[in-house]
Amino acid sequence: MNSEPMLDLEVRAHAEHHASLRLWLRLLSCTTRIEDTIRQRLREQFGITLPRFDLMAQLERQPEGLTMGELSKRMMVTGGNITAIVDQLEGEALVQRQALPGDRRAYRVCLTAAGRSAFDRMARSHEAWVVELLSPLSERQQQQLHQLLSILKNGNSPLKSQEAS
Amino acid sequence: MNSEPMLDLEVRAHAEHHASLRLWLRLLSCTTRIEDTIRQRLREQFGITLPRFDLMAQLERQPEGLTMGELSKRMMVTGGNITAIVDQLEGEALVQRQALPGDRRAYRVCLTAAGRSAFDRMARSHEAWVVELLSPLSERQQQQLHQLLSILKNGNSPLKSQEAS
DNA sequence: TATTGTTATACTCTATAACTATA
DNA sequence: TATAGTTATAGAGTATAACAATA
Repeated sequence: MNSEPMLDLEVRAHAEHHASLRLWLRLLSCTTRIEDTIRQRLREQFGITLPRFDLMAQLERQPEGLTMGELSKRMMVTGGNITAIVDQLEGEALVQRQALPGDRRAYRVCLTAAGRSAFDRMARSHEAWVVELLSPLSERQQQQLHQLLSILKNGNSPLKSQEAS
Repeated sequence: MNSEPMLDLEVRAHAEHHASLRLWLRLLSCTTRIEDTIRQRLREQFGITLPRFDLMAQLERQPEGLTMGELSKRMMVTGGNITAIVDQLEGEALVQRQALPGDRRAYRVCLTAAGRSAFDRMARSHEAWVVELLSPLSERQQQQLHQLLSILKNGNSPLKSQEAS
């Protein structure tokens, strides 16, 4: 730290701000580029949108199914949107609504057998695309990136806790 | 590398794929969370959307203005959308269309004085938000993140070149 | 003919709010 | 009353394609 040149505080703050801003723009452009590629390939190769794929992914992780309200929370969108997406997927026989014993207002949404099989195929491609799109980074660099993002997400580092222990 | 356990190649590939997938999901969630926050604050505090802010940012970097076609390329959306955004911003007197001498089909879109002043205010807030939202990372960690993203973006590392030299 | 920009249209995702049925 | 889900509606962003004016 002593090796840093002494800068006027305001100038230095300004320079740091610009560095954060450049970092953010790069983070955004990298992420958007990958996301757009995935979105486009999902549409071209499977005729599905990212939100629909994500909803199926939620269901795949919960074989017992999820209620509309749970889906709404997990996908972080309001209920009306979930209704629309589930309607579409149900129209294609990829998911189904099942009565929920004990509460006739709600029901469980599950993948159908066809939905599970379709999702498996899509998920394999999706995973391969992600591997491909992240391949400029070595395994070690991916670990580093993951760790930095953990810090960004949680506001502190798992390593810090380890260091403190 | 020799310290790694010998794993069946397929199992290992699978594990790596899962690591890349988890990394991607984390990258996506971190970026989306920050972007959503910025989008929401821009709307609440300045009544502007991110695409409109971005278009103004493009113009701010080019005081001589940009044609619709140039804006379309830089914002990576098709021309009709640029027309709509410019129409809205022009309606609020934040940008203006100026005749382009020598080609009566095209024109230069510029920030107005009011647009420049409004953008300056918004950009200051925007930068402060970015600094705030990235603040869980130390300056050094931000540098590391930036470097990893450079590798991801360009497909190779400036450091690799240094290492190779 | 090719290019610049506009218009018309359609689709997806999103949110809000009023509504129905059930708890 | 409160909750689960639906419906209706509106607004933003996006793309495509036909179009007008100009090069």
